[in-house]
Amino acid sequence: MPQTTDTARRITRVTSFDVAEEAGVSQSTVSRALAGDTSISEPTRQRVIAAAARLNYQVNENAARLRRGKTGTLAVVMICRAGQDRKDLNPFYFALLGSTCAAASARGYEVLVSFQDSAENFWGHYEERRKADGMIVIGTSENTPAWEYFGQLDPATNWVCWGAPSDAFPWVRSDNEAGAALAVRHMLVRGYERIVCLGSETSPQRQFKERYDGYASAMRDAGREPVLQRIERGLPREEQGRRAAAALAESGQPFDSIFAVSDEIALGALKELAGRGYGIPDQIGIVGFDGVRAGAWSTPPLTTIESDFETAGALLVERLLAAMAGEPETPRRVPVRLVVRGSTRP
Amino acid sequence: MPQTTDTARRITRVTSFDVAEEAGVSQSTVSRALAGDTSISEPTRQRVIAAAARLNYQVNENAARLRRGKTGTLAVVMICRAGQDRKDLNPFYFALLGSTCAAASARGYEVLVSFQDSAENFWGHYEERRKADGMIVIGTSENTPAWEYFGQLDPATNWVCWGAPSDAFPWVRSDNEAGAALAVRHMLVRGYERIVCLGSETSPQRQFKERYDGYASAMRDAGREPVLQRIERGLPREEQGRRAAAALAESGQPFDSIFAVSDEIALGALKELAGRGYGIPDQIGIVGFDGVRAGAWSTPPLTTIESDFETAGALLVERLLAAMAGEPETPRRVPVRLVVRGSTRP
DNA sequence: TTGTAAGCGTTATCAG
DNA sequence: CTGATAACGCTTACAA
Repeated sequence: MPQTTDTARRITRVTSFDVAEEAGVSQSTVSRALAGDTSISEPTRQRVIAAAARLNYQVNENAARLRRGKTGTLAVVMICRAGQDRKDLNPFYFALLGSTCAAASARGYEVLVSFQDSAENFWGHYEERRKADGMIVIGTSENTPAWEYFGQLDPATNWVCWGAPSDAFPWVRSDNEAGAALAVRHMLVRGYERIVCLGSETSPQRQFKERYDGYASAMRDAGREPVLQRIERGLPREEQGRRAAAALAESGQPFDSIFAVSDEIALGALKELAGRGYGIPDQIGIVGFDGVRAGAWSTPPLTTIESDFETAGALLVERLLAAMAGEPETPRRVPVRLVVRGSTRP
Repeated sequence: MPQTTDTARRITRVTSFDVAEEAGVSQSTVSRALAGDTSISEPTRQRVIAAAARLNYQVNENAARLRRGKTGTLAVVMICRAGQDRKDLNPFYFALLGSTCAAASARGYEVLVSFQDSAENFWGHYEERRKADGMIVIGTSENTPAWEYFGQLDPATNWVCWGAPSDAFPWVRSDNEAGAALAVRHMLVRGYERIVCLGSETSPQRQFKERYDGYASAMRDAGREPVLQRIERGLPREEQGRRAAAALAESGQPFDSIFAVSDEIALGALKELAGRGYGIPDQIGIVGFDGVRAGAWSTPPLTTIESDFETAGALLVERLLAAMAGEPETPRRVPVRLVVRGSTRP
């Protein structure tokens, strides 16, 4: 019996027609009963449900979707750095993916996930292909080609994104200004007097400007003048941090603490300053921004500002569904919190 | 013009019929030309492709799938601990999810992801609903109800899993024995003489037994007698590690190093022994297994055995596709590597 | 090489 | 409240 094996491995194919026969009703009644249509009498519904259970019937979603014209699915595109080891992906993105899936599922949607990193695999025609009703793009602003690609999609596309480099995108984003203010106040409370910001107000990265702005106004609120030590463009973040810290140390500018607009910059600065013999956190305090994984490994581990990824996922989904429904606005700012570790003194 | 806004936000609906008209051919020719059917003449194909491009045509996948009877999709179910914060999920699982998506996409499949944690949301009828052609379940063996649920699905279901507690599941797994041997040899090389295993040979966790077995035979190969310090059942892993270490210290059994069958157990032991004044790694060396995130945070950071998650994702997909094709066997063991950190001496 | 026509299994619109 | 009967948009025999 050679065929038997193959047959055994096939999932049975039961249609609504079979259920109709089993329950002694019409096919459309089956559809309505199972969909919870209120016009079906309770006895009939029960009969149908029982028949469906007996036959182990499950709706063929493809047929249903074809007919309905909706997929009940959201696409999530994870943008990676080209050629980057997946393991090095910021764990925040993974957590965000998880909470996005959870939020989608809470709203009755499935999630189709794809990882994209370069021109060969950029793809966002989920709606046109009727694979999904909308799209969420999660990625680092660094991957410029990716954002160019997604920026040029049909303007009618329903989508939201995390990590977009510019305001022209339908973004959801951390509350960067509040986070920066949190960092500044923390440093002030811990007794640091001269806080310098390592960053840029002209970076294409929207976030960086927002973080600097938050820093600057928190400083002014505290009656202090903001000081910006600019990072050089076109270098790896950690290197930017190193160099900016070196430049700061050599400038003669008095400082006793650093607020860096990203964790990687903070980590670079931390290494540079520790290498120059500064005691951290006693002599110099450092606070980063992002809650990147490596921050926990450093010596001392990095105090940082972290976004609430649970809320982030929920906001992404809410905003996308609102866009799909043609509703104009929902919140796009995700709350942040301070994670105190070892790079600021107790 | 109130309606206009809504219309503008709708993705255009172009069918193969429209393309056929535009190109002056029949609908089936369009389908064949776009699918790369060799029976279509090159000029015709070009005409069709041009017409499709002009109209911005994209295949409606639902219709295609309904007709074909296949979905071109794999489902990935991530099993979480019920009520556990997603952030605390072992980052290995996220990395595994990523590499699984990549491997699936390399084989031309989409990936439908869902996070499930308790009876209310366990669900595995992807094939019956024609939502996916097969399923990959990734999860911690701890979530017993989840494995019970998935174990009771239709035996014809095409699926593979990572983290299954028993051999009865279609598993793919780390090369636990090789990993344990790696750990033992590392400790021997670093000059530890009396290596005790913290674990169990009777745990429902298949992995634990395999790791113990690997430890035991590596010890015998080195002419040493294996010593097992059993963990107590039904406690949190870290607590198991603590207690086992305490019991070991008080037993009078001579030891200078510990191989724990999981990182969390190792971490518990590390804390317990450090608390009792043992110097780590000088007096006592400790090696864990899993590459768990917290291991990098501990003082000293934990030396451990890590699985190659890139290969893991690829193997999961390979094995699933083979099962779907009715082919019997593909490799199910994922290679491991030693990550030397600070809990073993240099 | 291309066209015709028959479904795939639903949901939704009409009647009754 | 329920039953016929059209679509939904594609792929694939079967003809030509």
